[in-house]
Amino acid sequence: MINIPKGTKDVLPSQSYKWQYVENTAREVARVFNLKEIRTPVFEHTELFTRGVGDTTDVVNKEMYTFEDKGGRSVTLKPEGTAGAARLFIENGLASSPMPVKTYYITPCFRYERPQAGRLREFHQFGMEIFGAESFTQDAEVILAASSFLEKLGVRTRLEINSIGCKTCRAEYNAALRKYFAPHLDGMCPACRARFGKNPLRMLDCKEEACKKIAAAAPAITDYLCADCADHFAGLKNLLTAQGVEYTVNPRIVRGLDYYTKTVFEFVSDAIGAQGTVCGGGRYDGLLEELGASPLPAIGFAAGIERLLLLMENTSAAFPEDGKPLIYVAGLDDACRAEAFKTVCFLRSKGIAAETDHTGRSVKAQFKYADKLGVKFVAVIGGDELASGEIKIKNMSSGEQTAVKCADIYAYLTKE
RNA sequence: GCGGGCGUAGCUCAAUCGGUAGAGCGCCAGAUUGUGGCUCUGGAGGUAGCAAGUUCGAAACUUGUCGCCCGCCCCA
Repeated sequence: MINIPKGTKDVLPSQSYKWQYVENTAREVARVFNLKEIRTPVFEHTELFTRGVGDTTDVVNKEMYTFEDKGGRSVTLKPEGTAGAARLFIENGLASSPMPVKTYYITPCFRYERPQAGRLREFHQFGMEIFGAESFTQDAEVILAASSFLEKLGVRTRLEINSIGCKTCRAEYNAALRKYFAPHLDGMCPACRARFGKNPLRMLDCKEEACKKIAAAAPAITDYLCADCADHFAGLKNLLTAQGVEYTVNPRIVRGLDYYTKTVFEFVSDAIGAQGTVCGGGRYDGLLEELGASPLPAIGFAAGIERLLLLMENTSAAFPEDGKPLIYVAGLDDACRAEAFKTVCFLRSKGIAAETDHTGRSVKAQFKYADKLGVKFVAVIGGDELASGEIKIKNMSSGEQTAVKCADIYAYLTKE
């Protein structure tokens, strides 16, 4: 027996409708917010991620599925969606389209990590990326879209936002952080000592107790934002408030991907274990330039579909019912089953979900099976029906039986 | 990469002191000959994760190994 690879999950026939519901909801939100779908390859040149996501990040350093293909090229299974979206935007010259360019995707992603609750090696994201708008109103729109998506799914989360500044104010802030942390370095973990040189921002996010204590008194980015970034953040907060979106400012959220600038945000839940971030995103005004294109502001988010599903199940969120066939056509013997098959083919050609027997079961067993399928009607074809050209159709909830002429079955089924 | 927990039927789980494997659910069939849900009866289904060791005897005890789960790190 060969079993499923570590950190991956099957979606079973009894569960797929839940995925479809989440995906359909995502597409509906995208439609209302005027986003167009994009699809990028599952693998890209490794360099896209080392440059795009950032080679100081854990995602790039230890979590990528990287391999050499037969032509000796280094390729990587996408660990996230933004870099590929940016590559698509640049490579296809979308910079010459009317701005902003608003896109979304639903895609598998891959990270080589130890699996735990809400964390898989293959997972799925619904994400949106919007290129070419620098206004805080665009930030607000993206957060509103995420919020609306979560609300439609009936899940409760808290929204945490922060601003991590632009190139200029971040440089100043990093200097301030280094100045603050320098005398404390001896008491901090090795990871933080490494972060000190590369990206001191992330020292704020360390979970080690000792580091946490030291970081607690560190200067806050919000005190170092340049006038432009401060206005941007203030404008965003005002807009969110005006739209009735509750949020808290959490100066600790810095996010682990290097491309973020200015606004960052997370929708977090406590109901799904330690990995509580259901949706996260932010602005990445420097990414396109980093990838070699002309500078262009952009912002986006990604929501983890498995985490959402987990959250929905843990909080008994409502799913719509799974689809069921409308009618089961039972046949008494082989001749009748042949007639039942014909009838079902006809109904299906008319767009009616119909089912019939393929196992040679008794009529009784066919009824049992039909009941388990949850059909509304069962039609029985026996010798009498073959002779008379009328079929008895039973309503499974009321138990009533009606004789219907073969030619009128479709009309009967669609009359309500 | 590190820490903790757990591996018995498709699923959820039992079995006194080590004595050679069970229930519920699910599946299939039947309860007088063409009709579901409830009930009853029967059936199929297990190399006890795997491998060593201790023992007259191991699902149980020991060791190793593999797998899964949860947590750390990080993130969706």
